[in-house]
Amino acid sequence: MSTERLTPTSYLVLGLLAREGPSTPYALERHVAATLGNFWSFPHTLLYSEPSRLEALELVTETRESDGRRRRTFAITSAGFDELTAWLERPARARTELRDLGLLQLFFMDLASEEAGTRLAREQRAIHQAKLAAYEADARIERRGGHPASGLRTVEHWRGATLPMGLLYEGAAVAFWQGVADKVVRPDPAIEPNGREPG
Amino acid sequence: MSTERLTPTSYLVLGLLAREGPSTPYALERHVAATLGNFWSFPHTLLYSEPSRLEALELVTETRESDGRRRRTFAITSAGFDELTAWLERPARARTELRDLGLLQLFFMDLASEEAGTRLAREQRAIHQAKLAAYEADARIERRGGHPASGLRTVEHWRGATLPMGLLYEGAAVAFWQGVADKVVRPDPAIEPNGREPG
DNA sequence: CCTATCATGTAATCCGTTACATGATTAT
DNA sequence: ATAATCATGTAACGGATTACATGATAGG
Repeated sequence: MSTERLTPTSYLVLGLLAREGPSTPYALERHVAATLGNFWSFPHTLLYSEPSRLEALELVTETRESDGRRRRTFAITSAGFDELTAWLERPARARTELRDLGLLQLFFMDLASEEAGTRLAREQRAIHQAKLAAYEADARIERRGGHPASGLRTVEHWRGATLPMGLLYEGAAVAFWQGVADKVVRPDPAIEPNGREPG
Repeated sequence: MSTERLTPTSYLVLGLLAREGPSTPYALERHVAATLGNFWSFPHTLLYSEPSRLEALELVTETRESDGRRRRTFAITSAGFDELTAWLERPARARTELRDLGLLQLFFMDLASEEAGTRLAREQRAIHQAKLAAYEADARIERRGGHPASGLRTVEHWRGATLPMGLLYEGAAVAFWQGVADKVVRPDPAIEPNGREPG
């Protein structure tokens, strides 16, 4: 009778527990930070509270150390696995939520100064360029078979499933903000040699 | 003394009131649905509750009809305008939140059947193709000077500020899911020329 | 040793979502 | 007239964020 509404976070936890085996919230956090967390933030407290909810629904079990740290370890139940696979068999139809503070600001930039637009465009371009570079580094590492001391299989999944989308998105974002910068910054179409940046 | 934390929704409301003048929540809703709502959902109730919060902070004022419908109309105050422009002058540094149920499912697709992967890829490709087509239609309408009976200036801003990003994103998404489909679906490389979607 | 950082957790708050409901307007 | 849709609003619930706090480990 676990016909309660499950959230994306629920499925994230179920999926990780199913694939990686019994885990502590901290392990979940590390895994998420290296993969999906790149573009979908899951604050660490969520990885503590969500498993508790799932336990109430008997989709996961909890065991806890009795000594000092009292670590909690969660494991998926067969009911949880069923719920997860049922969800995976039913393809999502929801549209993408693309929440970007920069875009929101840009949408209202006609209300602000010209310099504000310039600053925004440059800042955003830099942010997305950095992210793109990080993704490309991930992709390179993966192509070499992965660094033994690091993510291993984790990164494989990341790459196979979602890293390419990250690359595509950040590439598009860089192009977009470059375009904005080009239009906002009228003078000097040649990139100024004395490019200085505010902190 | 309105040093309370404002949310993105707060700035959305402030910005619309600043640019469009005094508005009812319904007017805000319509405006949002035609523009930012394309990739950032703001449920209509938010456009009722958020202005109320802002009124408590004296960033907007409320006037209300006394007759049958008792419509509420909100207007930005000068304090509100100051808050808005101050925000716009401080460029956002937050990273993009790209929340996509489809990507989440894909991330765990190794736990499901092959057909599930196929279904997901096709479904997502169709969704993004449809959105891309809609954006392209918007862009065409804009290029012709806009339809007099429709969005007018609104659409101009949409196009100038954020429609290009929508086009870029959806283009990337279509390419991505096409790639997923190509890898997941082995047999029958011939695909129907026009991907359509069910109502 | 001391301090910084990592690791681990709880609790309160509040925004956003969902559910519900009814007054107007248009179409048939 | 009646149904359907548009327009407008309130209230409750709960997940997500923020704030807080302390136990371990490593570095100097």
